Amino acid sequence: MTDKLIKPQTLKGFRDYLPGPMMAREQLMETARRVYRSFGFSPIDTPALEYAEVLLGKAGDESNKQLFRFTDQGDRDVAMRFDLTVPFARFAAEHMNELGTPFKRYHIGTVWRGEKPAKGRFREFVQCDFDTIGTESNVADTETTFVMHDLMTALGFERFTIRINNRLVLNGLLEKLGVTEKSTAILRALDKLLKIGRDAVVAEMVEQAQITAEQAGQVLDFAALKGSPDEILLKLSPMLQGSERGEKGIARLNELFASARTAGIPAERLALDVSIARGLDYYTGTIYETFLGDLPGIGSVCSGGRYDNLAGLFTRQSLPGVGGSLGLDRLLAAMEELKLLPAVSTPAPVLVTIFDASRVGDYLRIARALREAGINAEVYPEAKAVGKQLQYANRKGFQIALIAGSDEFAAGTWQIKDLAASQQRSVPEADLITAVREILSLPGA
RNA sequence: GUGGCUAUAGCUCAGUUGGUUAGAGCGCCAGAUUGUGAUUCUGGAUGUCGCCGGUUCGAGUCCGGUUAGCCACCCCA
Repeated sequence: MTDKLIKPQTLKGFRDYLPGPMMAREQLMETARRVYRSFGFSPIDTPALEYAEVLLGKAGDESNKQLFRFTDQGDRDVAMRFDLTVPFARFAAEHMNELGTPFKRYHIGTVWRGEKPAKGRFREFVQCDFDTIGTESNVADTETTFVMHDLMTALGFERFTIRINNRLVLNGLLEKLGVTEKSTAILRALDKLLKIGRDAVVAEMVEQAQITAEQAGQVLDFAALKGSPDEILLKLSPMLQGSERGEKGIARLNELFASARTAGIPAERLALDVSIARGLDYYTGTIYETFLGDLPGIGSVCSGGRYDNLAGLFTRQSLPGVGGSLGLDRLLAAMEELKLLPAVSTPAPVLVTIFDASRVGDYLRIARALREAGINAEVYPEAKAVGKQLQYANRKGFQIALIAGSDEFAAGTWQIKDLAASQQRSVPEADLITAVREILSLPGA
């Protein structure tokens, strides 16, 4: 009896999800699924655990990937996936003959990283990826923009900006400046422009990338261009003249924005921002970042880009592609901060109270009838005081409570109580489903 | 990984130069005509003061360690 209790606790960086947040999470995932499917992306899944060499790549550079890595019972060197992209590269190389190209897939899954946890950064979190591989067509880049846009509106956001750039444009400029081989360090510094300011970025470029202050200044002048996409592209054009890459980048951006306009994507939600570079080395073309109008500080909630060769580590076949990833947990954190999460912790809108213990079958029967009509319903399991049962309904966020005692059973009616409106009326059982639908504003009322 | 801050009731926090039975608000539980929540009134319980050790007659308070969280930096699929 006096055994020492085990302290209930989760590992650092790992979290529990209570019903309220979890229902919001599931809804986000469901929305993402729906939007991805509407564009023809197919679902796939891959194992959480892979051979370590698959995830590590050729370099075997474990240090900055922070893998959870161990030896399994069969003495294999294994690791948990730290993103969905590398497993997808392995997957694509392994199954390309069965899939054919172009191939569009979405993948919603948990990933693990042994990084130090911080705000919006955990050791276990969910990513919602979508990619189109096997085509270099700019149509795929444009549609990637549409996916991000439709995803955000489907999630209930009106005020957001998808910032778009193209690495070819940046690389074209670096090429003209003759500093191509230092691009990684330069872009990394450029990415911090908003955060640390122009002077600090120049300093970092000079120090880290070893270019002249003049060259750094030119990169920043370039990145500081403001205006509509058309205006910026017009100014960029002469600066990149003669650079094959740069001109191609401009052409692709031009086409992307023109198509978006034709297809009816609101112009105010798209921006050409030459300063975004993203930290990822493998992006080679279009780059996307999505910021919330009401909470830009939390960072990009939906990002992505084009890459030349997804699966170079696993196959000699070249697999170009473009895709993106919804940062589910970061978005959830943003919604929490913006108070967009409802305080509901039940997936059922209707609670059937038990008033007369001898009529349990009738309460269970009516709940079943509701479910058959597509309305989620829960039966309170005990014949406690009605006040207690209503208190439970109120606390969990039920919208409707059904009550019936001897009077109602004699008359063949139910008391239907609209908790939020604080209104109650008696309806014949035959009209109950309709009355419930009415309160819930469902069709068929 | 580096630096800083924090840890007291379910939650947000107070707690004097170290001193008796550790407090508030919210929430929770019970009751206020036994068929009605959220509002009102009354009453009640909150707890190994994160954990381990040290100093002291005496530690929520001081010191060391440890675990967890927050902030900044680093890094970034």
